[in-house]
Amino acid sequence: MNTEHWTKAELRARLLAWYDANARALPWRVGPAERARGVRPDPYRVWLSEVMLQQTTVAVVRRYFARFTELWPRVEDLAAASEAQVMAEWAGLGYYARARNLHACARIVAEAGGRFPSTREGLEKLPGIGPYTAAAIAAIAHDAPEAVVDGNVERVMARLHAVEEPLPKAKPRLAAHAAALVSPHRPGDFAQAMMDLGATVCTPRAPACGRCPLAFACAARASGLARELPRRAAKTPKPRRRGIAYVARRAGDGAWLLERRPPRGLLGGTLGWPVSEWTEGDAPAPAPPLAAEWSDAGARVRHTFTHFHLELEVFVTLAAPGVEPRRGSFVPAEAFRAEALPSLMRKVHAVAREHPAIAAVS
DNA sequence: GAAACGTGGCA
DNA sequence: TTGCCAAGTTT
Repeated sequence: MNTEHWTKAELRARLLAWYDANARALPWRVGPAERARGVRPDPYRVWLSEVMLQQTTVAVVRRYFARFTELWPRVEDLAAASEAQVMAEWAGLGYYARARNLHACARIVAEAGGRFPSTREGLEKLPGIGPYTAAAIAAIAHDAPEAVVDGNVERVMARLHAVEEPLPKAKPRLAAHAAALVSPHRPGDFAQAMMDLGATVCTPRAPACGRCPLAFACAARASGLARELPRRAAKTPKPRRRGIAYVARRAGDGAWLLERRPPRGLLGGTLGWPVSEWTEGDAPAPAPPLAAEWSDAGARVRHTFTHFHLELEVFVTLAAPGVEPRRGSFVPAEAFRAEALPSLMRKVHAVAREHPAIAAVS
């Protein structure tokens, strides 16, 4: 039973008209005017932006997208890079499995002639491409009539239909609502319109219903629930862990002792300072990567991951020129870039570099 | 289905 | 300062 006094076609038309006038200009996007003239976006750029945008804000992605496309304009260029290069450029973006999968995916696509699959099913087989990203690439790059359901769309659907069931249980229902709305004529623009609406109007905390092209049809708006939806299951509190980071420089040439982390798990595959285990109750056991006189740098590094808080003590030492580290390897001062480290490790560096034991080394 | 997996901005 | 949240995927 449909008691609404509006049709889906009307809703689609309102949303697309709003998009035509309000689409955000994004470096990876072909805007509605150009799209109407037949211009298609480059699937490589759509894929790259979509992977970067997974759980990540547009403002941050802009910088990384510019750098990646400058270094690697085509998928073959990215495929030809080393994984270490890709990890270094991804440093700071987070969720590093994305970078490993990105590189693996680039090699598969390059090997297959440099063409991305054009269907959702084909795309979803590639590493790092799940249901959302596959649908997004198919819709945006190929105008396939796929429902593109991300956090924005879930929020818009929850409000439009006043779905009070909390996430994540409500996901299938919200996806069904979204699927029922997909535009058969402009699927790519429709997908991007829905996401732009969620990002700029139907925002999480303070929805601007006064500017919303769908307000006329919004059930949450009608019942004053817009700000409350979507509801979410209660989150479990984050435990607090402690650890020790070790920053060693070599006397003479000023090389830094760094270690490549294991390929899977937290910060997997990234470059960083040798660290102790991170413990919840007891103090972490010391685990210096080389035998030396270590000094406490004083300031602690605090960092919050998705599922725990971390507080790191920072120890520094000036190592003798001939010393052999137990773990990691020395990186020449000229080759060292703090920007190639994940954020946690950048914070450790910022603390360590102030310590007189290593600050003056050149 | 639940848990792991980063980071920065904002209230 | 602390908690919430942002264009999800993998195991």
